[in-house]
Parts: sequence; structure tokens; C-alpha cells
Amino acid sequence: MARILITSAIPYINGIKHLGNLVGSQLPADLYARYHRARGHEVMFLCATDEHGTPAELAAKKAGKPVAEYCAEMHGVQAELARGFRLSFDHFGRSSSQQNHRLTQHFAGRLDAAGLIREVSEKQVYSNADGRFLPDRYIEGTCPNCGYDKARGDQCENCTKQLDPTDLINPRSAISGSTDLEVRETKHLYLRQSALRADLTRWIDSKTDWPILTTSIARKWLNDGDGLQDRGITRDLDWGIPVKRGTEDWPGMEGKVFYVWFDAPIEYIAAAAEWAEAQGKPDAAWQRWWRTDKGADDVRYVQFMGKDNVPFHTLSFPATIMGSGEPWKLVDYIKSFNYLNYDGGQFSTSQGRGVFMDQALSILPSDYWRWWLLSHAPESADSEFTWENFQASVNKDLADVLGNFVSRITKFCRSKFGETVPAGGAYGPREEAVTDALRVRVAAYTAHMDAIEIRKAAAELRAIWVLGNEYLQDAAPWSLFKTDPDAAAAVTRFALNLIGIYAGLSQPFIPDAAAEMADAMGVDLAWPEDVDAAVAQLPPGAAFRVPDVLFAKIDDDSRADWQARFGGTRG
RNA sequence: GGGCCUGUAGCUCAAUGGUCAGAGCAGAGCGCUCAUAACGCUUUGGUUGCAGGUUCGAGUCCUGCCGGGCCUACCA
Repeated sequence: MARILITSAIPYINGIKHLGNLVGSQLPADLYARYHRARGHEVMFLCATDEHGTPAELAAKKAGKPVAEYCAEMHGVQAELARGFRLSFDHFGRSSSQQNHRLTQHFAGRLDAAGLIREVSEKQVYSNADGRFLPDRYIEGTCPNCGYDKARGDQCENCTKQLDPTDLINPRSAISGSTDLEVRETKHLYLRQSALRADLTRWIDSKTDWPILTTSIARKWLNDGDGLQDRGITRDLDWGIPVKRGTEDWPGMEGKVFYVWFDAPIEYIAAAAEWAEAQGKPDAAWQRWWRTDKGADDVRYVQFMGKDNVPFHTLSFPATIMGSGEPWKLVDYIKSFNYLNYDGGQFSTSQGRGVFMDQALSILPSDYWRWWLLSHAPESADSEFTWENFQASVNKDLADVLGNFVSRITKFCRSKFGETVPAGGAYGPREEAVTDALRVRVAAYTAHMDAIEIRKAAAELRAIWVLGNEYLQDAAPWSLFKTDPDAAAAVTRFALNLIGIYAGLSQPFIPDAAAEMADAMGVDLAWPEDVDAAVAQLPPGAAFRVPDVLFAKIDDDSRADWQARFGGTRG
């Protein structure tokens, strides 16, 4: 039995995430976690909300709430939606937890002791009206290059020229619109990533099995321009983890907090500590997942994220871990994703364009979304959600191929033999041939899941479902029943056994339907490690239940309605 | 500007440099009647973006061009 640590990129606290966010990290991570649990491995699947930073403060202000209260509420909302999508986190933590405070301060102290922190005095724009320093992109003004009057301090969206806030003509706060801005001197801590460049390069070079998307982004950052740049890890904000060296104050850094991208990945570790506390377990219980000197040396650690997160996970966070000089577990494999677009454009949180997690669950059960999103995961390139494709895929794959198979055989049995597994007859060459095909396909499916080739795994699973329909068509128990009821009984028994097998195999993709299938057949939701045994699992004479329609089809009217509803402004 | 990814059937996608470039969907035909008008079988459909090159052999490797996308370090 292997031990597998799985983390999904942690979603930002600021609002409800859309389906593109979901398929880029949490959902595939859940697929992988469920798969490995089903195979009998020990899994620790962690996620959390990322709660610090300027956007959280502003969102709280807009909501008229203290930021701590706002984050607590939004964490609750996101946790509920995660449950709705059946995301099987062992713990869904918060980057604002006390555990993360302690660990983040601990790492900063270790890095400083190792000489990997330097203090930098720099000039930042301060808004008197807002009473805060403004990140570059929160300053607006007229672009000196093209004259666009809503250029941001980091870049002009109109002419794409990269800017410095001081370049802007008539700069103003993007928050309040105030022009009462001044440049102030402020001191910040920088992580000396450049000092770890050789170590990081060697480490990345050793990861020959990683997706090209992951390693190419890492290499670009390692080699771009003068090479890997040092990175500021503190900010002038109220809400965040106070800058400390371990438990000691950091003279000169009073009132400052760590930058969210410094503390967010550390939350992966802290989430395990939160889990232990919630479970009433000692520290050793989580440390055996994270400390190679305390049992984590046999752990395989896999991270899931969208491509925008890759630099932080391939460079900054590893630099933090390596630089600490302590035996923390480094990631073994990073699965990164491209973006999911929405019907010809991007999902847009600000414009409310696309489908958001709460809306998705309000119109269809999570299995529909899980199946479509995972079977179309943007693994090799950006992919696109369209309602036509969603309707066609879901109706065909889930309703026709899988759902109808379950329906046709259970109802056939009920009408001819009653709601018990018929005992007559025996399996013959036909059943043996299907069992052989099943064994081959299950092996292929397993290989794809092990390799985290999600679309290929989905295609293989679908092909496994198709085997059932092919078998029934070929065996035709409805004809056989007229001449040889015992033979028809054997066919029916074999086909009923397929339902239990399908439940086990489908569980990572569509957990609710899988549970319903297993329950209807009166079997445990189990992975068919031994296919030959699995096709004879149901005891003759055992009762079963004809399940309700597993997947109702999406009709054209609904599709057209949703298409109109989600095209623009949310509300 | 620089870098990376990508372009294969009407659509969504496969193909360690090696048989005739394959699946699913959509289309066409046939079959079946257990089933959610579902299922099965057969089948149409390709100058692999374009032009060169390397090779016994190129969708795959190289060069150039065209199109799409992403990243570019203070949003997270």
C-alpha cells in the first residue's frame, strides 16, 4: 500500500469560483484522490481557502464586513460548494489558520537564519484617501504610450505596454478614485531565490516525467533575463500573517504581513496540521506526511494546479522548502492544466460570464459537471465549454451509454425473473470473451489513471460501459428467454454483475451515480481488482433494486435557456 | 518585443520516426425491441495550417511563414 499526498491549488477567498477554476485543480485532484483510495492506498487530500491579500480586504470592505468575518463566511460558502461537487478533501483548511501563522513565521525564521532573506527599501504608491499602499494594478491613469485613460499601473490593457505606476499621467486610486497619492519609502523582505537557482535547476532537470507545460514554465523563469529573480515576500497590509522570525519579532518590520504567495503554499502543510487538530491527533500524525525524517520518505506527493500557478509551485515554494534546511517533503509530481474557456471567450468573474459553481449545482447534479469537465479537461491545450457539447456529451455518455444500460438490464430482469439475481444457467465462451475484454480495458484505464491522463481515462471508462451494451445486444437474453430461460438467466446475471463493476470503476468520476448503482445492486463500492471474481460477485438469489433513472437527459429547451442565462452579467 | 504551447474528419480529441493517420459525436444504411426513441453492426468523411528540408520512411525531427492561446515576476 502506497501513501499519497495530494494537494489542489487553494482557491482565493474572494467570491465563488467558476467551472474553469474547478477543472483546473480541485476536480482532477479529487479524481486522483478517489482513485487511489479505491485502489486501497492511503491518501491525504488537502485543500484550503487562500485568504490574504488586497483583494480580500477590498471584497470585505465592499461587503461592509470586517475582513476576518468576511473570510470566515466565504470559507463556509466555498466549503459547502466543495461538498456539493463531492470534493473529498480530508481537510479543507484556511490560510489564515493559527497553524499557518506559526509555520509561515517558522519558515521565514529558518530562511533568515540561512541567509536567504534580504531587506530591501523601496518606493511604493500610498493613497491617503484609502489609507493604504496600492499594488501597481490598483492604480489607474492615462497611458503615456497610447493615451488610454484606464491604464493600470502595471500594464496598459489597451496597448499592452508594461508600465511603472509613476509612468501614468493623472494617476488615481482604482479603489476610491482619489488622486491624493504619494510615493513613500517602505521596507520589505525578499526571498533570495537567485541563491537557490542552481539547486532549483538541478531539481527541475531531474523531473523528466513532468508535463511539458510544468517544466517549460519553470525553465523560462529560471533562465529568463538575468535568471531567477529574488521575490518580495512581505506587504504593507493589515490582514495577513504578521512578519516574524519564528516566534520572535522582526525589528523594522512592525505592522507588515507576509505576502500571500509566501504563506499560501505553506498552507498545504498547515492544512495537514489543521486536520490533525480537528481529528484530535498528535503532531506526529500530520508530520508523517510532510517530514521525511518523521515517516514521509515513502510518501508520493502530487500537486494539481492551473498553469498560472506553476511558477510559485516549481520555484518559490520549493525555494522556501529547500532554503529552510529542514527535511520537508518536496513535491514529486506537478499536474498542471491549461484554461477552460466559455463559449468563444474566457470565463469572467467580473463580468459574470460563464457558469459558476453555485449556479452549476442549481441546475444539474454534480455528476453531470464532473463527467463533462473531467472528460474534457484542458490537459494539452485550452479547451472550451459550449452548451451544445455539454448537452451532447452528457446525454450520450451518461444517459444513453451508462444510464440506459443499467436501466435496460435491471428492468429486463425484473420483468422476467423478478428483483433477485437469477440463478439458472452458467457462463460460457461469450461471458469469458467479455471478461477478457474487460480485464484488458480495466488495465488500460488503470494505467491512464496512474499517469493522470484524465481524458484518456474517461474515454477508456466510457468504452468499458459500452462493453455492457455490446454484450446484451450480442447475447439477446430477451430472445433466449423464449427458448432457454436458464441461458437467459446466466446472461442476465452476468450483465447485473457488470453494474457493480461499473460502480467501482466509475466512482472517481461520478461518485453519486456510482454509489446509487452499488446500493441498488446491494454490493460495496469496490474497485474490481480481480475482474474474474467480480463478474460472479452477486450471489444468485440475492435481491436487488431497479434504480431510478440515473441520468435524465438535457432537453433542447433547457439548454437554450441556460445558454441565454449564463452568457453575461451574473444575477 | 521575448518565451512557451497549439493547429489532424463537420465537432471534440488520439496516434515510442515505421502496416492503409484512428476513436467518440454528428451524417448515411441495416439490425434489434430488454431499455431513458435508448442499444448494436456497417459505412461516408483527411493534400495532418502553408512552403521547403533531413531520412529508406515524417502528423511526428529541422527552417521559414500563417492562424489560435498563454506567460512575461506588485492580482492571486
